[in-house]
Amino acid sequence: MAMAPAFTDITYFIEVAQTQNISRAAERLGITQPSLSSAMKRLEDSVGATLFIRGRTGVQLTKAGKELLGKGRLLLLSWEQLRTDINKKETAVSGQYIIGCHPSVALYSLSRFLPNLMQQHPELEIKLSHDLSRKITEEVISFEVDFGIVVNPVHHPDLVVKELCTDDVLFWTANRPSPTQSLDPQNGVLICDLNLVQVQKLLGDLNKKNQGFKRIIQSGNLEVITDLTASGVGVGVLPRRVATRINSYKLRPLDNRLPVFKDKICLVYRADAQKTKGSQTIIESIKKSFQ
Amino acid sequence: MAMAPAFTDITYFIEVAQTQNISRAAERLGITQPSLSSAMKRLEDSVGATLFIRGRTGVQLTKAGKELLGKGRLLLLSWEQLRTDINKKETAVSGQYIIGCHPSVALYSLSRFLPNLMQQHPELEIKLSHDLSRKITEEVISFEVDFGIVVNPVHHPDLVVKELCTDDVLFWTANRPSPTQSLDPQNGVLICDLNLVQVQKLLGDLNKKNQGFKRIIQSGNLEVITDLTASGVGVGVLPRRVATRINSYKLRPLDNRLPVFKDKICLVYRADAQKTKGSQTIIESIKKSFQ
DNA sequence: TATTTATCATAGCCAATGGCTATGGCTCCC
DNA sequence: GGGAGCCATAGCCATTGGCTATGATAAATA
Repeated sequence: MAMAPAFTDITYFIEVAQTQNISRAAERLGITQPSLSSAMKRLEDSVGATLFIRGRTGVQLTKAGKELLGKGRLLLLSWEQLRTDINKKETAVSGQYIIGCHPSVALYSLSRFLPNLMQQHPELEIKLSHDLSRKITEEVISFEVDFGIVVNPVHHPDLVVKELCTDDVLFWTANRPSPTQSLDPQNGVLICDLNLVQVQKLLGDLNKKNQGFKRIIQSGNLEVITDLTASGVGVGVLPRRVATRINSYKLRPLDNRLPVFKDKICLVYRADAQKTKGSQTIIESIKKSFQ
Repeated sequence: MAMAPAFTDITYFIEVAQTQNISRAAERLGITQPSLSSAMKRLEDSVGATLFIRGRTGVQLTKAGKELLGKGRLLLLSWEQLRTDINKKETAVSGQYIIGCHPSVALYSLSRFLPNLMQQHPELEIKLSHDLSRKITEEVISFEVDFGIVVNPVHHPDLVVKELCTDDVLFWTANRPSPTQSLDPQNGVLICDLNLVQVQKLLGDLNKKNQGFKRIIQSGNLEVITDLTASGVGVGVLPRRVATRINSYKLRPLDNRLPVFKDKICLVYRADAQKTKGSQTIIESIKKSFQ
């Protein structure tokens, strides 16, 4: 009644079914006739039906046996298939990988390597996940995301961090300020994403010097902030790579003496989780694109 | 590298994958944590890939692990399916059965039970095989045919023989003989199937008494013989049930003093091969139809 | 900082078992 | 009646899947 046979017993069975003779099947399988005999009894128990009719001239399959012969072959076949599939995944560059990064980082990083990567490895499937760098890093640590392209990642024992490039977060203004705009912190408008630690740090520095802005427009989208800044609404807090990405916006740094936050854009991933050929290919591709 | 894992290991794996924790999975499986730990290492060997990333907080599936989780579930499912399928075949009245019988026997026997049987058991599939009774009996013995409805079967140790009814093989002639027909053996025409042992016996008897027919029309088809006899070509050798099956033919026994061969129409099958519910149902159905 | 807690891995032991040899029982065929 | 072929049974042994106890390590806690 044991409901769990071994794969071996099924392969044994198939050989017996084909030769219709336990003794000869045993020879071909390289085991002895009594072993095979008991193995078949074992299998009959676990399947719950008589599989053979034992006769003087060998064995004949019952209907149950015929059923098992056909489907058992399929079963073994799908096991072999599964096994090779898995091993292929290990060595071939294929499968689905999730890359996480802040949307604004995405805008100046993904296009550097994704086109090439996707073209050179048609089996590769990439999924993107956009969020704050902090969140992305957490998701990498918790296996939810394979790779992160993140800013100033926290360190973590399991995390591999590769610095890709640097950036500065600073205050920007339109080249031609509108007449109504005041660059004076006391009266001017600041446009920024308060969720960014970089912004929090800069504003903290400013406040220490009593230079805090009174009015703040909050936006979670750096592209929106860039656009508003270019339109002359106020002073924007932006990474250089974001502020200067679109030339037609003509932004310029507000004041050299104002504080600047140094960003490190890094590739992060779990070393233990990314050992496949596909992972290595992706890592190399990203690193290369920033050299 | 052993390429043959046990089903148990896969069920273990699935539990571990679901709980993402070897210790808790071990509890649920009713084995100890070290056992499960080594079982998983075993499985990793046999599949040839790392399945988990072991961490302090439990285990996480690798991509290979995720693959195995999905397909492994299917694998176990198809095993269970196979198992229940086989057991259903044992107890339910379904599956394919082959019935063999001489075509002429078929004409007055099959219609007695087949319509009912097929209607009452929609899962039942019947295949017919027509040949000489002798051949059919051999095929039953060699497992090629499940049941035989045969005439005067030879005995065989493995064979179960159930007598269904009797019949006589004798000489027939048309009610109104044609002017040209001679009933005299010396000049008349005999129509028969020389392959039938019954016919051979009758002719042997006749020859002993010097009453042998000179001219013989041989046909392997008793319906043809019946038809020709009715048309007045000559004397036919036919079983009573065949000769009288179609009333409009108006055949009559030629002469009471001529020899008669007693036939036994029997159901034969291998007891060892026909233990399923379906077999029993078929046997009962056939026996009942002849009571 | 030291301790407790939670995790998986390792080591060593034991019983269950899959395999082997030898033998028995049963036909069929000389 | 004496092989010759089958499969089944019995008894033995090495392998192994499972158990207990312990180690190692990192995180949470005091």
